[in-house]
Amino acid sequence: MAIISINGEFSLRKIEESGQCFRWTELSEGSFLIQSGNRLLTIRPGGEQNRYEVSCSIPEWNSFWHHYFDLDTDYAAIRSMIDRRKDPYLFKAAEAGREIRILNQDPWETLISFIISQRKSIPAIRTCIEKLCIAAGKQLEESTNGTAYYAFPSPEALASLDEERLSECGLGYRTRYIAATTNLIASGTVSLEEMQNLNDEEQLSVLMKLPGVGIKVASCVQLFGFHRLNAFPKDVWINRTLQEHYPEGFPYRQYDPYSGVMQQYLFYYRRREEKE
DNA sequence: AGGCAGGTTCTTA
DNA sequence: TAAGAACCTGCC
Repeated sequence: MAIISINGEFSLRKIEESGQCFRWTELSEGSFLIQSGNRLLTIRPGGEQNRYEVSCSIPEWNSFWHHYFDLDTDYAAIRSMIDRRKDPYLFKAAEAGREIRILNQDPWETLISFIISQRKSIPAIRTCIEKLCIAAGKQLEESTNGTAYYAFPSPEALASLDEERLSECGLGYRTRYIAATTNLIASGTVSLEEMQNLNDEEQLSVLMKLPGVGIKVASCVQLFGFHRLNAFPKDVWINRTLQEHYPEGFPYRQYDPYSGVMQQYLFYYRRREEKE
């Protein structure tokens, strides 16, 4: 238990609603249970401005969660690349999403999660991942409330499940994608560590060689797992936005190397409009 | 109750 | 190279 302060733009809810993560749960107004890899955090508004109560120690916050939440990136500076008159739509979207940050998530967890995400609704994706964690993830320390929590399975742990067990997690036709990709990673045939060293273009093409990974999933892994802030995943929502507001094409050059951040603002804004 | 969902892959020209 | 169909299954 510790109190930490986060100065700058930061909204747990907006991050959660920006579609990057599938293992966040809102416990009560503004409080979240967040799972990443084999870690678990609860975070609550701490009364005073910019203060939060977190379930971890200060050293763990500093060594892991601070980076996870990407607190050292200056998003205001990134947003200042947007010209209000030239691109009023993006400007509005970015104002609406100004407290969004691109999380530093684990590439492996991100890869598997986004392979699962294809043609699935967000609740269904969450259910699937949850089942996968229960089936193959290490059980975490029993918490005080008696609920069991599980880590995201390591490549080896996932590789040890046969396809039938995988399928029972509700993966559907994605089962063979997950099995094949997992084997490539667990066997060391493909190395996510080595992908860290590739430039954006090379990294994208290596990712796309994995079974079940096309352009959209690969871009999500780049943006949300490898923190490549220029990666620009195009899902159905973004495609609609591009058609409606950028018939001449989105000015990627203008926002290089942060077009992925702009994509997040557009995504969040579009989803939000849809709800209202 | 039945269509549809944050795509990828395979098939066909 | 491009368009169209098929694909599992849980959710609303």
